[in-house]
Amino acid sequence: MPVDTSSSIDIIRTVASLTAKDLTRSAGWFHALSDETRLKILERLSEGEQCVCDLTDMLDTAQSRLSFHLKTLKDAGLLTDRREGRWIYYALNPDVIEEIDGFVSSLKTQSRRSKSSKCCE
Amino acid sequence: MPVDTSSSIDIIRTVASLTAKDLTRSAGWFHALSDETRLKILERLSEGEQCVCDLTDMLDTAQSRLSFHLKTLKDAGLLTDRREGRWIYYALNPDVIEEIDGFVSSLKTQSRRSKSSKCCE
DNA sequence: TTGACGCATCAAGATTTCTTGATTAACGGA
DNA sequence: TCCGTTAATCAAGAAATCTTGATGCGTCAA
Repeated sequence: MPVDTSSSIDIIRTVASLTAKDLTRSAGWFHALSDETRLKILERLSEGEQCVCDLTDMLDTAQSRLSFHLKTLKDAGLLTDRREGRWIYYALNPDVIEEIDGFVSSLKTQSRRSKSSKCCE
Repeated sequence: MPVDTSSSIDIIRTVASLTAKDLTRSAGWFHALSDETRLKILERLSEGEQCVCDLTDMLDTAQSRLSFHLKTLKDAGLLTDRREGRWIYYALNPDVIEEIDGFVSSLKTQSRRSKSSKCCE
């Protein structure tokens, strides 16, 4: 029963086999995660979907600034959004977060395994 | 036998309990990971410790540029280095990579769990 | 239809990060 | 000690990112 059982998570099997496209996408994830305000947003959203208005209150930040960071996270694939009436709700995108986790885990596994051979000889 | 069994990995239990210091450190990790050249370096190092000279060859990059990125990774805690004669060897720091993995996993777990309550009502 | 609200987008300036080439420091061999 | 090698550091300019305030657009209620 030869079916394609691959999922997006399997695309990156090990950090040692990254394509140029993988690299760009991965760097994009980490760039999105590299800002304290954005980490605070994720922290909030890890408790569940939130509308922008509540995030504005919680993070005590200018509206355009929050919007900028939400866009950054969304463009990197980490968030999804939906409109409901005049509110827009943002939520974590579990699939991409799982991919990121796969990437880091792969690094971890390999770094634990490798007990290097000498170079420069 | 009341010993302190905590390790650096346990400091961040969930993304929902990040201190200001955690935030800064975590953002630093991700900033270090947010550059394609640096991901390539990690890719190489995941195969084991390497000296700078070999990385220069493999990545085909200016020496000062490589040195800059190695410093960035090292300052974020992702790499360790040691001198041996006139060569300097860099290697992944498994402990910090494990911490990063813990961070992302925590995010993952929570995003899977949360099926949000409504807000803005 | 008008006005208020919620949020995205834009433009401009400030700040940070990156690249490049030159210099410097540490080390080992002749 | 002198020289070549290896790699860090510095200074300056280029590029990317972030912040702020203003403006625009969609939605809802009156």
